[in-house]
Amino acid sequence: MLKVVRKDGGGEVHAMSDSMTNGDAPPGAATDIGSEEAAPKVKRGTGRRLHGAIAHKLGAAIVSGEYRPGDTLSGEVAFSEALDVSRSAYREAVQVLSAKGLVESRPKTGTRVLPRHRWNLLDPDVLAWAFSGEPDIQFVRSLFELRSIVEPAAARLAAERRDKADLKEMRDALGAMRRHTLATDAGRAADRDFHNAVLAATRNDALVVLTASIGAAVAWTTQFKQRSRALPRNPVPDHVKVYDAIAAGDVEGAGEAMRLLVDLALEDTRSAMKG
Amino acid sequence: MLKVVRKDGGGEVHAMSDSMTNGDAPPGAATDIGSEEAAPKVKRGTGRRLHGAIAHKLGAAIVSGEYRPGDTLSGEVAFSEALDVSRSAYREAVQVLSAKGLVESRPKTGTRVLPRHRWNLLDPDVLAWAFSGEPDIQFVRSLFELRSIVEPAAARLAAERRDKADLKEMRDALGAMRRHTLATDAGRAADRDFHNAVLAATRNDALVVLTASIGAAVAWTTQFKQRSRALPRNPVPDHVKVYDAIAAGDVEGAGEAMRLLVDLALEDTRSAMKG
DNA sequence: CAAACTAATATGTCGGAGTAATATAAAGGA
DNA sequence: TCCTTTATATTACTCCGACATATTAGTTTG
Repeated sequence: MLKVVRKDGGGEVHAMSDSMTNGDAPPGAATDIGSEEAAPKVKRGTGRRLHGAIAHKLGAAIVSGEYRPGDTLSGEVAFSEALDVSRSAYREAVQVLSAKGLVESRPKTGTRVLPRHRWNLLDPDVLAWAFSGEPDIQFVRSLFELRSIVEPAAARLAAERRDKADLKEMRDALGAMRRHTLATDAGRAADRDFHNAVLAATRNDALVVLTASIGAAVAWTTQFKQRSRALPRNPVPDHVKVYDAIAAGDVEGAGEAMRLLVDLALEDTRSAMKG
Repeated sequence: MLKVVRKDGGGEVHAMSDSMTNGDAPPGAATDIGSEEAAPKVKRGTGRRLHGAIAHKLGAAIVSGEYRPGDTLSGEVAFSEALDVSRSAYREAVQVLSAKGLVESRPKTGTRVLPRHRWNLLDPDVLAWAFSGEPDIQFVRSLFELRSIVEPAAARLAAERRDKADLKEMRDALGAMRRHTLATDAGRAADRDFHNAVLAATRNDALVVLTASIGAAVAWTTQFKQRSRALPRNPVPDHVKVYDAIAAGDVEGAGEAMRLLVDLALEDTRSAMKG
């Protein structure tokens, strides 16, 4: 982890290893003789690239509030040396964060964390970073609220525009949900497939992308929910009601059924988070 | 632009020079007889960085369909040389595109354009790129449809949760809209301010971010609309109705008034696009 | 006191060298 | 014949060191 030091006004985030708490020691200084540096090596999974790992690390630190808006990261050279990576890799990571609106880099000024309203909170990666730690309850509430707005409307559109192929997709997903439960990966995948099928039936790309992002985030909370206790309620009947209404072309019924489904999911997650 | 050559199966995009449409060719190198590389120098505005300009160029080419999903860009060295920039700048640009889900880079395979459903269509930059050329009518329709779903719901929430400060913001924006018209930049800014004030009153960050993206895109279409002809209708009264309902705490009325507002805007844009 | 100029500093850009990963082709075994 | 394993070539990935550029802060000058 990286120590945070804030100056008056615009703070500055100094990148240094936790072990060296003295504030002025240059990271590369030969203070320790053996290669004893507890170098905060940025490890990456097999598939992930180095700059991706750095972006994940920094992004998670930013969305979790460890680096606060207005803070400026210490210079490229210092930070990259502290992370024990090349300047190129660090820069590419910063470009990613900049692309997602988390930071802004300018000459002389340095790289500073942007205010929260500039963040692309609906970006899948940003959501993943937000949920990699302890997600902000208020933000989770916002997400569910948005979902409760969008998904019923999507169900209404789907009831208008679905064709036979769409209905088959939903039936297949429903069958998979019945076979596996929500406690398994396959079951959760089937749940996502069902919702994706509904979205696809709306013929609205913007809706598809948006709900894909939200759905991914909600999946995290669902998994979180499962961690705490077994799900007491069988979710399949509620899904079937949605399917029936969409298949029948019942616009109002589809919207209402989906609204019920989302509300119940919210209720489950809310109670699980309190416990 | 860069010429596109597709092989059988997975196509490949070769980066090669052609006559740039923007007249920024250096006078000295204008007529290069021998080496006829009319180097497609990527020029950037004052504030924009080089890799940002490259990202804009490539991103616009991708979302406009010039590079199609499945195509693989020619290698880093070839492409960066064709663009007459360093590999670092090119790579950082690709990282940006990768962060937005437009491309994916893997060793041996190269960087290839991802299928459309992987794109972050709600990313502000991606939207800007999409609207920098001729926007897809179908996608614009999707965007308006999403807006017609989200904004009325936002108005309902705002009617529940607004406080005096929110109402003051809306009144100020309304006043600015009255003073300037929608034909001026200031007027359009006031329009955005009003909608942003409504969004802020919902106390929902996800809603704010989402509608900020959509609003920016819609602003482009509004400008496009203005280009074709003068707006025949005065938009202020409709906005006032929304404000009155929100101020009165009339949830249903606010949603209905906003729905009317969005529908009218859609109607205007639709007729303007046909003409 | 204000405007213009100078200097310091951090990001931006560059080109090259070497490493790691992976798809394709080749070789081997069932 | 088909599948598995190995080898190889191509490509992105990472690192490095240098220079260019932009922006701020301080200094000088009117």
